[in-house]
Amino acid sequence: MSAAVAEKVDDDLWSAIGDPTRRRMLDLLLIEGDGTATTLSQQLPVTRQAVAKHLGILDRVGLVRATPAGREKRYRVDDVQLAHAVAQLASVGSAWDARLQRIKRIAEAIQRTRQD
Amino acid sequence: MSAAVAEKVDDDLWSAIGDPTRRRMLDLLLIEGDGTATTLSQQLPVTRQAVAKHLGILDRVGLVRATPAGREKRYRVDDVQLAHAVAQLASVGSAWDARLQRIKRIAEAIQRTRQD
DNA sequence: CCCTCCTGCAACGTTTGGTTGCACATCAGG
DNA sequence: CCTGATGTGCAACCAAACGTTGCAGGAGGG
Repeated sequence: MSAAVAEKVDDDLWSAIGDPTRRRMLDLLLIEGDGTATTLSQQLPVTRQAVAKHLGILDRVGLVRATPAGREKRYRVDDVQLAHAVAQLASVGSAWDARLQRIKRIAEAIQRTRQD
Repeated sequence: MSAAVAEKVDDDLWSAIGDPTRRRMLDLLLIEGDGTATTLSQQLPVTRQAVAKHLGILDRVGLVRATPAGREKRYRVDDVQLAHAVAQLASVGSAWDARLQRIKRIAEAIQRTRQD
């Protein structure tokens, strides 16, 4: 709804998924079900510490959840929160899409007017 | 297609639309049709110079196009490139969405197995 | 007990978004 | 033509974020 843009996007969620490394991490976690800082860093072009920081950020915005298991700490994606993020992506995308469509319609209308 | 993730996302495009200020700028340009660094900065919480840098970035990835007009420089959104960006947003979103669906199905399957 | 593996913290470097300050170009009025 | 207002561009500087290295500490396996 909202005649305006509905750009009520959680900026924290956006910046969380805005980073390429974090997107890749979410991808890996979704593929493998879970993972630790160490296992993820082995499949990424960055160090374990960098991954650990990213996991901290993702955890703070609730996109992943930690589960201590012995000497390691397994992370899993929070389905609900990721679905929320996906919805926001779609929201911005469709808002822009709507504006593009509207511009196209106006352009076509002008074309028709010219041809009269 | 691609059993893998289809995560063939232009990282430049992503980081361009990843910044909140740049997203807001694209929104304003879409709403008003065009704008300059000065007019945009008046509607944003940052200075003209910051906006100018962002316009430079958006121009380099092709999301906007500059048109010198006298002493000012008007910027307009490139429809095709923005549509491309929207497509990539949708791409990542639907990839994650698909994985979430798949996980949900597996979870339900396990539930059923348990009940046997 | 010792060795290995995984985690956590701290210091440091580099890139990026933002600011201020100043010099240059263009349009309007006298 | 000259002056002033407005718009742009460049450079130096700050702060936050991403990434690194180095080291100390906790949990398992021989």
